[in-house]
Amino acid sequence: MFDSLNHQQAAAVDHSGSPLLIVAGAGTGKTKTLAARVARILDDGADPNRVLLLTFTRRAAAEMLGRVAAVGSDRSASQVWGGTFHSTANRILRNFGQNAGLSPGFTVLDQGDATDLMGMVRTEEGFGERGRRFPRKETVAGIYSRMVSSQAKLADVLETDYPWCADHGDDLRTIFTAYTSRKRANNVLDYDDMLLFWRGLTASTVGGALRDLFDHVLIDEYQDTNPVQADIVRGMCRPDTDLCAVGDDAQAIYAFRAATVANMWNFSDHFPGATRITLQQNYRSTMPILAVANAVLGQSADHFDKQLWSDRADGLTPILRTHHDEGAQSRSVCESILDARERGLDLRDQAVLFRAGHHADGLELELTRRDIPYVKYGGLKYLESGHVKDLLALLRLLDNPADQLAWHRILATLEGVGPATVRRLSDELGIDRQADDSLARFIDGAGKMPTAAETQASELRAALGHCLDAQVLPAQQVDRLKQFCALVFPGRYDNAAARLADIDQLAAGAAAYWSRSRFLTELTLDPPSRTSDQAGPPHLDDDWLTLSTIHSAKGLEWRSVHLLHAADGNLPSEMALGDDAGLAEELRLMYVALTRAKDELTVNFPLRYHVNRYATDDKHVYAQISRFIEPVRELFHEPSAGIEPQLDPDLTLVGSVGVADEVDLALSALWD
DNA sequence: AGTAAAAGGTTTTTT
DNA sequence: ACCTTTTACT
Repeated sequence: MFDSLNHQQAAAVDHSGSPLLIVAGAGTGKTKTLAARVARILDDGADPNRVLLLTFTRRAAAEMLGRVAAVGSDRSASQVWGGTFHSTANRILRNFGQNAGLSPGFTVLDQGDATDLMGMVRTEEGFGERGRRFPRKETVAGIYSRMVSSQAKLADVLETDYPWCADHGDDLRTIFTAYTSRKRANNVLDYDDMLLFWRGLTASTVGGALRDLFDHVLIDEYQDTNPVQADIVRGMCRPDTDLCAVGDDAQAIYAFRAATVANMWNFSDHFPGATRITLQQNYRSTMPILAVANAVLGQSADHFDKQLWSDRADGLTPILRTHHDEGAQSRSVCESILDARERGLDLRDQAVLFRAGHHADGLELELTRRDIPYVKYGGLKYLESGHVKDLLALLRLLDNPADQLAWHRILATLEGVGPATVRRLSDELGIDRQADDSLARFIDGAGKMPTAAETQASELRAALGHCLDAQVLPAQQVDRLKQFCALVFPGRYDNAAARLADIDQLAAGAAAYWSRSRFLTELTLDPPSRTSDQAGPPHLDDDWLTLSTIHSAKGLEWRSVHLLHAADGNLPSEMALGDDAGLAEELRLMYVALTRAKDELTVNFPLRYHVNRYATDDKHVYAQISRFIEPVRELFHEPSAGIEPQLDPDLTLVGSVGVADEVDLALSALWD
């Protein structure tokens, strides 16, 4: 069925009779092997409904099952349970959640919702007394999630991961207690809850029933699972369940989400009698690229022993380019992208990778200036921007009038309505009591508005009333609600017009749906991973470049890869310099980036970078080349041009290039 | 009393 | 750029 499997791949596909751990290096055909294994299982006559395939993204599951379907003779692949831990948890909890005290209609809070709820609770509990700054809501939510998913004590999490918040331990405890009871009262679950409840169910009276759902369990990216997820896997397996986990400990990059490679290292303790198969032949990259990747990885001893090798002995030597500053880097990357296109590499064959979303800001400007189409993955998501959340809150309110978060957000958008008025209106409308007629009464005019809010409020009532009509399709609802947005955005945001244009994109997305509630569910479980800032997605038949964080590039490959900001402080990130575990993870991140390249690899290193992301000034710092690249420099080709500041006319526009900077540069060269 | 505007801070990565 | 806190204004 899958021809051209190598010896180890075939062994991994055929193995049965004991739990199996496949250690699969980058580019060794992991996806293909896993897909072939599913196909083999179905071929052996397994009931596809009794096969569970857990992947890191839903897209990965879909892609893998697509491959299975392409080989299989029937349509059974589409009946395999495939998805992320979270989407599977959702499915299971809808069916079995009553046994854990959940009503089947529970709502899922995505990251942003959970953060907002945390913020709401935070203000209600009255933190931020005079003179004392309190951690922002994102930080509070981060601490909470970190604590839950690593199953560590609050005090330990504060000490190791959030030392600057250590003073607020008691306050955080209070907030977390209130946050949890609020979630329970509103029948909502955050991402962490979904895993906790699933795990809880496996240990409950229905545990046996859950274990009987599946005969075959396959898990991809096992190195990026956390302790709770490992418990779930154990809790879902009977002694005779056919379990297969695939992972690469050298590519573990989610420790910040409490993922731990210990799940791989301890696999045979968790599952006695387990077999391990290692895939080492790389089918993706040329040998010169692998030589760099191997050498980088060799700087850390902390992984299963593994040296990738490839048949593709010949190839271009990877290039290491030093640039004067970020602007020079942007221009150079654009040029080498265009140059590669001249040589026959389409834009879609190329990608630009970076550690943090904002590292690409400068490049994005340059790409736009040169009319090079691109799509950016990672970084701030479309759904996370304020104005999109405004509109989604309107839709969610229509969908579930008891949604406290949505009510609060919407009421607060009105001019002249602040926290106090929101509180009063909540009371008048019975929102906090979960009254079921709140929305109807509001539309009919209930709720006394301050004079300043009257115009906007009546527009809001009209818009909501219009959308409540079941005849109005989701896309039309978005269009109608947009009129309300047009009224409030100018007072709320600086660039109202651009933000309104974004709403049109949402309407376009909604056009594919017949039901509003279905549209909303899909958005939370499978949000578009693309970042919003471009007006519209390029047409499918157009050629476009990919910009991606390294995290979002996991599992993908391109013929040509350009890595940005290979400077100490950026990759490795400044925040990880403190501890060994953090540094090791940054090294793996570098490894993941390098191994995305098939034919060509360019590593870029600007000599200066901005100190902080929100720079209102031009403060910058002189960088050292990444400590992961420095020791393996001789494996690169280093064009000598470009290090000296160029007399580029554009440079005069950049106010930061001054004599003092050049003197400092020359000085630092004396001791660096 | 309560809102808006102005000032001051800000740890990446994401299901 | 956004969020939190403080101050000024209605």
